[in-house]
Amino acid sequence: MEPKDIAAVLDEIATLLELTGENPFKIRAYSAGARALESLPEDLDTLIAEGRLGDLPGFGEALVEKVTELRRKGELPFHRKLKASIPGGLLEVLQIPGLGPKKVRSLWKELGVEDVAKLKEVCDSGAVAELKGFGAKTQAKILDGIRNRVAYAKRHRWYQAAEVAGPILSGLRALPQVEHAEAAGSLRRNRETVGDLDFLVAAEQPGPVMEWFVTRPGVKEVTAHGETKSSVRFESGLQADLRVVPAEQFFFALHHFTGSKDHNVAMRHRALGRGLSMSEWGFKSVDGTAPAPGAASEEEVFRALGLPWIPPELREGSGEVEAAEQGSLPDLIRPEQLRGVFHVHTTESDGDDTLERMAEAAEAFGWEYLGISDHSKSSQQAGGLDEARLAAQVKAVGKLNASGRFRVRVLAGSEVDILRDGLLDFSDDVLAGLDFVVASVHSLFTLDAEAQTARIIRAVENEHVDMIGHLTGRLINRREPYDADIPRIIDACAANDTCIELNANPWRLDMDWRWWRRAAEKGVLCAINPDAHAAGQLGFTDYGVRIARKGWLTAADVLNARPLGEVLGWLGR
DNA sequence: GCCGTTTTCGGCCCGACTGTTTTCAGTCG
Repeated sequence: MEPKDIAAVLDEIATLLELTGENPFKIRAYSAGARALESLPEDLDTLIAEGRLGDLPGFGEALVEKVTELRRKGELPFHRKLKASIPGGLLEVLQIPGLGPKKVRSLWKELGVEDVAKLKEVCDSGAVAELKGFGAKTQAKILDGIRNRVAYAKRHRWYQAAEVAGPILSGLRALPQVEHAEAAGSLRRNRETVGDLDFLVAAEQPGPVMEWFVTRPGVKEVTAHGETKSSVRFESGLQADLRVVPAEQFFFALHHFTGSKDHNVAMRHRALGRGLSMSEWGFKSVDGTAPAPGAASEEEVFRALGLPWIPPELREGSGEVEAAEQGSLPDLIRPEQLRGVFHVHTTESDGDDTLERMAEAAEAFGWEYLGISDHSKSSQQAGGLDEARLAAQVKAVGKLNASGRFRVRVLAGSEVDILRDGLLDFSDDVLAGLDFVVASVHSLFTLDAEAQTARIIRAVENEHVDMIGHLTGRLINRREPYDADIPRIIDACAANDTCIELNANPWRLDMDWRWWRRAAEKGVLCAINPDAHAAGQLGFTDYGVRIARKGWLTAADVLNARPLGEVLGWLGR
């Protein structure tokens, strides 16, 4: 079983244990183990073979044993028995807002609720309102949650959430009562999806700010409206929370609500080691002796714990606090460090804009180079080019460069299809005549992992292939990645000096940020490519940079942060 | 289930809000 699947099993164990009323800290241990497995610093088999899995923080005897068994046998009796003891439908019941493990357990044991259908039935009959700890309001809220559960369960892609958050944030900042305002949470951490928005405001008088917030256009429902905290639900199902705090607490609260949970746990642990208890309110001396420092910036929150400021996108509880302590935080790539891009389409295949228009737009970014890579002939649905049309395009690119119309150097390439067996859609002779080659999978998404991996690795090994496009084929919230062994592909890229694309299209953000640290450590270069199908999409690179930062990448790890001369040298390697 | 310059047992991050209560449990982040 692959690490991500093992993580899913641990997560499911955690959820099931919640329903059994198990010790919350035991549950957290399973969840933490799952998070750690999602971004392992090393190969799992190596860690197991060398007996070092237990060296990872949070992995004790029990987790080492269970993870090892899942890796070797793909199954765990403990998990199977646990699962058999609890109705599967309860996991969905648990997703309904307002229902946690205790309430679900009570519904199950007292009223025999085993799935959402039965839950609706007992709500309709009025039996839930009679239950101890429940009431008429809770029952109505559950019915509402059942009605809307599809919309509520959805996580929103980062840029959708950012579009909603932008106007609210600038509106908050414009209010006379507001001293500071920020959006925290997974939006600030640049997660690829956002569950809900977290706004944080410093103001002495929360009242008017709250009132402004709950009356925003598009607010469908106000789900909480307290003195210092309000929650609203938008038409799209997106939820937003606003918290108002006094100015002196703002940066503690900002840190707290930026999270992640795991990061906060690590920070609090560190604080306790210094005699300080840490919360969104600030530091408190544990025994009343140590002075409790304040903070006039987020930097000062970290400084009080002897740490440099940790960029929000690194705060996932995956070793960033340790790296900060050792002074080894990466100098994360910034958007202005990109000097060009590679993966761009034109009207020749499925793009909306001509070669000239794309060059003009790239020039406006101040880029030194623009790599054109239209589809190859097998991608008929995208109007892929055959050899003759490709040759004509190469010629047109040469002519455009020679014309001196643009300072940006246009590179003639191809996004060549990886065929079933790992051969490419163009012969080596044709590929040799291009400035660069992106090889991508556009077909046969359902091959088994072995075949898919072998197919991609064969493309990696082709000496003319410079980079692999959208490595896993995922479309966020729409299509799962295809089944492939990413670590093996990363190793193959390292061995063959092949670059991996970070496809910056906001639907893709592929390869996933969880793999980049590992790739960079193996010396694999990243190309942050917009996969633009129109001039207006070249700016997708900003989304790509966000994900690259999340993957701990520096400018040195990114091919298109290099100047033209170096890039040409690398392409000619 | 994890962890240990107080500890191999007894802790484990902490506070706001809601609803159902009459002082608090559960949920959420």
